[in-house]
Amino acid sequence: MSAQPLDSSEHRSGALLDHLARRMRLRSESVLAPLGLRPRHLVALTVLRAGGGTGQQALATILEMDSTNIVGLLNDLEAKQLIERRRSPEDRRRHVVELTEDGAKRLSEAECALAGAEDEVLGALDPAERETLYELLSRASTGTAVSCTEAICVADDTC
Amino acid sequence: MSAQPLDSSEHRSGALLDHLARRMRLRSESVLAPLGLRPRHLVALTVLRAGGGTGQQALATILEMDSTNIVGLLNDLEAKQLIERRRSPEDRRRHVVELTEDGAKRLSEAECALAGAEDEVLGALDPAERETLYELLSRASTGTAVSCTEAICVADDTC
DNA sequence: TAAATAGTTGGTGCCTCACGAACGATCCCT
DNA sequence: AGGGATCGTTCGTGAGGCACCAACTATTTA
Repeated sequence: MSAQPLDSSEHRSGALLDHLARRMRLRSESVLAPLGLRPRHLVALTVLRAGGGTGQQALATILEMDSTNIVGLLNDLEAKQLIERRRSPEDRRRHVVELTEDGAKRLSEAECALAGAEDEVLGALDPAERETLYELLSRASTGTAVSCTEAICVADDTC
Repeated sequence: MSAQPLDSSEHRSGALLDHLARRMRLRSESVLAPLGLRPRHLVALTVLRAGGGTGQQALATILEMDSTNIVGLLNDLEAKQLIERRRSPEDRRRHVVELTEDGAKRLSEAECALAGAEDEVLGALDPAERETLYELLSRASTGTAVSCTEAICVADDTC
């Protein structure tokens, strides 16, 4: 076990994160439906935009999803031509996944469409605070994804 | 409609929220299992601590869950004596739900136990940033009014 | 008295997702 | 060249979350 510091403020964000994510997701579903997307598609696209050019295995690690379910997810996105699977020239077993132009555009559209949903859920925060929140979430999301262990970056990825 | 400037920076937190919540939840499940809790129990307890004394209908609205599913959730928590259902004296149809002492204690324990999980997920943020994140999430979650000034703030000796 | 409301119970069905098994293609090592 | 490991793919299975419907009790309100 780790040492127990007498931290007076036991402020765990987990439950709040869960709560807000749920509220956001419920609204996102209806907003994204006309765009042919689901919340989890948006998560994948966002991750891909942040650190594109990853193999599907790495993507499974980042999203912490089973790799077999990644396939279906990417099939959806590829069918809509929002992502591309290209075989890696270095290792032809690998599929390098990247956003297409359409994908980036659709992601942007989705983000615009989600403005209303975010207004509802994050209504208590002013724009500056929302930007701070975004920045923190973004750093937390990409930081852990890129820097965690050395095992992920087997090859010379964009790490 | 809205006067949102269409900058190149359409910073929507929804997907990031979803992503991080998932990663946190995956870790929370195994951590909370020994305590007999599940992530969604923790969400309910957290909400109850923030604004206790609500009816179940109100709780369903806050958590945005179907009220029939709220019943089962509260049954779990009441069976463990972490919450109490009392009939409201004003309207005897209503069940006023509140944390018990055991509930507050268990919640604190859970939050302590989640330190490791949070370290993994929010590893890219330093303590000050995590506190900022918590504060933003907390404000967003409880709406605008954080009348926490008079709240009990039990978390001092339990850790 | 009649209608509306809060909670409870039971049941149904859909969707997500983790997990296992099998397969082709490819790399890597000896 | 051969054998084992790895990446991606497909299929199936099962557990669990959750929305929804229907019926019922207790209580408030018009």
